Amino acid sequence: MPELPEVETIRRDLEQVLPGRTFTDVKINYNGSIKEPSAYAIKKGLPGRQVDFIDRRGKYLLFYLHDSTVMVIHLRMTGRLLLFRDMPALDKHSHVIFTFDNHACLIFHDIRKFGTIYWLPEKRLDIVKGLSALGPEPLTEEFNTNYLYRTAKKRRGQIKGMLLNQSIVAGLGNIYCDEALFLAGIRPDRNSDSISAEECAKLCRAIKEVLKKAIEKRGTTRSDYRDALGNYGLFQNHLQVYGRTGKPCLACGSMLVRKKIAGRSSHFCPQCQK
DNA sequence: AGCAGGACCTGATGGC
DNA sequence: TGCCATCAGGTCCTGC
Repeated sequence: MPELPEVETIRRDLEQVLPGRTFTDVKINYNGSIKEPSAYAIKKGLPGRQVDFIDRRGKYLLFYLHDSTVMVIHLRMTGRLLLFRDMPALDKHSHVIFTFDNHACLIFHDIRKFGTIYWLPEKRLDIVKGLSALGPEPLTEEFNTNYLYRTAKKRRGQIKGMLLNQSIVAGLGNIYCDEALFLAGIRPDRNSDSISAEECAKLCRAIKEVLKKAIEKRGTTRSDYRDALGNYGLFQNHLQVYGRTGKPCLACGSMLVRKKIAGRSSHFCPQCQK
């Protein structure tokens, strides 16, 4: 569920509150959320350590601690990180509860239990395979038309599959892929090597534009996503194609369609997207 | 190398 | 009301 804009929104919320705070307690109700080291090791080891700052890479959140260790959290489909001033009422999906020295609570809440938590020395972040394999951040200069074009030419699969591949560009998921491809006028099932340099320039601009606007709107809430204060995002009100199957295209009025592409349900305008 | 498909989980929704 | 199938924003593993 959370893609780059949602994870970035949560990061900014946490950054307001957690730097300088020290963990006092960790309660783990579902051990499966903890990947490395063990639930026991986190419970024993984290209390007493201080948060320096919170970073993001792709859809990963990185809590840099003062002792050069890092807690890494990936929310996958339904994960939430919720901040409270005091211990709140917990439900059955509240899998990990972190308490801080000012009594603030951070709850890792995850209905589908796909989310993952690691705590590692900064030097051992390579253990987190997805994280160390991430491609460039889409909102940096490193991600540009040239890079996109060169990469697209080298591959034979569909453009949508390429954009969802986190080792090619970090942080895009199903919603923002569909939105960016619509803005760029490219069908999601086009073979990536058929896309011209000019179209790549459009696509590169579209990706940056849609992500920036979605961050401004604090992400997209369709069902599960909440920011760290429990609030909805607002970008669902600005979606052009995602979840609008059968409705008129906002640009040309044709009926939008949905088709399974690269294993994911994909939304597009058969008229505007070539 | 790179792709498709299944697995990991729970809940919501729609048809009968 | 119950049962079943289908769908869901992500990633990892296996096998081709």
